[in-house]
Amino acid sequence: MSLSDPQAAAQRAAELRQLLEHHNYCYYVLDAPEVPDAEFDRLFRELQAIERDHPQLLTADSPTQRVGGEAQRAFAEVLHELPMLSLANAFDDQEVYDFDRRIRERLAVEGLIYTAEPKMDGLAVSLLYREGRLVRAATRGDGTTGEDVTHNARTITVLPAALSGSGWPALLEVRGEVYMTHAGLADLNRRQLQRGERPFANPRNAAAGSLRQKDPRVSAERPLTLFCYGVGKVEGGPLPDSHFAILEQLRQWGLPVSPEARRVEGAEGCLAYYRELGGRRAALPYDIDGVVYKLDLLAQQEVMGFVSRAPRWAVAHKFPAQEEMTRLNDIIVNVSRTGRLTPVARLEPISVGGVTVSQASLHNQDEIERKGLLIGDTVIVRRAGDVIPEVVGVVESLRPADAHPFVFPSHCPECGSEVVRLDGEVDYRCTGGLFCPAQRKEAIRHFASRRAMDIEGLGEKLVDQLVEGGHITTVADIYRLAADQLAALPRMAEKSAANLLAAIERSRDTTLPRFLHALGIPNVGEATAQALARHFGTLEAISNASLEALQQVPDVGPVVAESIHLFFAEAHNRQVMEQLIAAGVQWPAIEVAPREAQPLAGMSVVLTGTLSSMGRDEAKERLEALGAKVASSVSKKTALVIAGSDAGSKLAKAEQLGVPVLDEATFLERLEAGWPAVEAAESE
DNA sequence: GATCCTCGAGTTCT
DNA sequence: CTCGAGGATC
Repeated sequence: MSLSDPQAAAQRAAELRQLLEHHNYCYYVLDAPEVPDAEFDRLFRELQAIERDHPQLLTADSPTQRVGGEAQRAFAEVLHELPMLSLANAFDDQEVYDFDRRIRERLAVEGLIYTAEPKMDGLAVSLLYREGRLVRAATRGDGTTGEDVTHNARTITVLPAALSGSGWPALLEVRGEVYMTHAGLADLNRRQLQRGERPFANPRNAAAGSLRQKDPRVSAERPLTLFCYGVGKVEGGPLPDSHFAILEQLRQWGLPVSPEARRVEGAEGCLAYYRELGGRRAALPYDIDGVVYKLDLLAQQEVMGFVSRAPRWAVAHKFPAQEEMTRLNDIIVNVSRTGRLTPVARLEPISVGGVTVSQASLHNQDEIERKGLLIGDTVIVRRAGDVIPEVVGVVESLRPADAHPFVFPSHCPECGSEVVRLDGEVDYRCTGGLFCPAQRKEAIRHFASRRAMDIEGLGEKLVDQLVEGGHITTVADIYRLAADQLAALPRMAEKSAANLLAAIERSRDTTLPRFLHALGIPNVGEATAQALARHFGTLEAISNASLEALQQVPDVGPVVAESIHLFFAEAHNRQVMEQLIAAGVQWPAIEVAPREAQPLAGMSVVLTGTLSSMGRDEAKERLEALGAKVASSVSKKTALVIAGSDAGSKLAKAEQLGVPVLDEATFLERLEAGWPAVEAAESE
């Protein structure tokens, strides 16, 4: 976006420079960026475009002419003999083709080989080894001058104090990226919160903040790690003649190098790598913001040379932004099955990581206050590793004059009942109970859901229609629905009505745990329902159990026992249950499988990733049939992890804790074989 | 009383 | 997946 009117262009350029300076300062010096990287890039490119169209506006001190960043004063300055440059960016395929074409034209060589590697979202450092010993570590700073962080860097466990092997040059400057894994950040943030300190918004901030600690003991507690990606100054010793071979060499000297680095051919090879790694991005245990392509042969790199701020032989191909800015148009309140009121941000629709986001949960009142959100603010929205959008924070400098705070309603927006916030609880609750249409609808949906009674076709839309049309008020009414009632509904032809009735019919045959779960007793989910069924055997026994008797069940303490007791004491609930049973809802009597048939008895197993041969539920059932307890998170008590494809943080955690991991093929083999006892006892 | 582990509940969009 | 909180364990 450039301007044709020179005066307007000059004004905009000045504006942009000031903004970029400001953001650079926030990012590098305060270590607290105000805007997402994508926004910074956009401003940067806008300025570049203006300067390109109006060369007279180009000044030597323009942010486009510098690498960006000022060294913080707390540490001794280090002058980089060879500047640590930044990389040109590419945001789409075309720019990668252009990059490759420029090199082919200049070198007059076809089929160029590149090294492709992930671009870590961390902090660039320079590591100086003299006679194979680490003598200095420095941050990149502005590229020319950085900070001496030797003491802190020495606390990074994967960074060798002395190189192993032999043949290293007398002086070797290694360059790398210090970063933090997701697990490491989560761990650190947990400790931050425990100490009443602010958690870090992302791994890069955490890594940067940790490396710049004044006290190395603090750095030492931070889970910093490192990948080396190249060399700087080298004296007294030859190095291989290609980038990829240098990485191999660094690895042999004991330096950590990304296992993802590959040689690829041409722009097509680069793009294939980009897509492949992009597909696995969410499953990687650390954040990457793109992929870097470097011309592999050093001789060719030398011919290409540099432009003012970046080498011409390398480019960073960025992934679509995972963070964007948008306007917080409003905050509405959602009423859940349990009566909890959840504030939801209504956002000006914005594409984040390729998906349009228009709302995001704000969880609770405290969260809104902690983030300091006002309606009308510009906020930063993120889709972190997973899928769920999240409001990360506010850009206070863009707050409009009419921005106003959100006031939690005193009455339920659905039913008008009073809203209360119990002592010590984070949440506000609607006191309307099943009188509240929102809670009633959610209760019915929960009853019909896949993991409960599994009535296929009875989803959100239909439940709304049925409740609003007065066809059902309690879950028991589901079994009284007739074909002619359904036929009266809009968008409900004969065929779908028949399908729904058949699904309802099928759901009559169920199991006691499913039925208990479906009732929606507060604090009783799938696992507790199963434990109750196993312990008591019959609905009768559970509904008449005393508080003391209930607490005999594993995982049931005073709070859950109270919930259950209260539920069954309610006449209305008993009536609905009787009606359900009268309508033909039934389940087989519980029988306990003989222990000897259960090779996995007492073992806690965790499933992660996607299994190709069966659904998660089936895998769970088969494991449970062998006596295993299928848990959802990995801890040191976990006996076994079964990892499908695209396994994420749970696999990383398992490896970290040394929990044995099975891949899908091995898992299937053992299932086939009835899980021979030898394997169950194996510990590696 | 503190700490670890697990469960429940809510989470967006296609 | 992530949070908060209940339960178990030391």
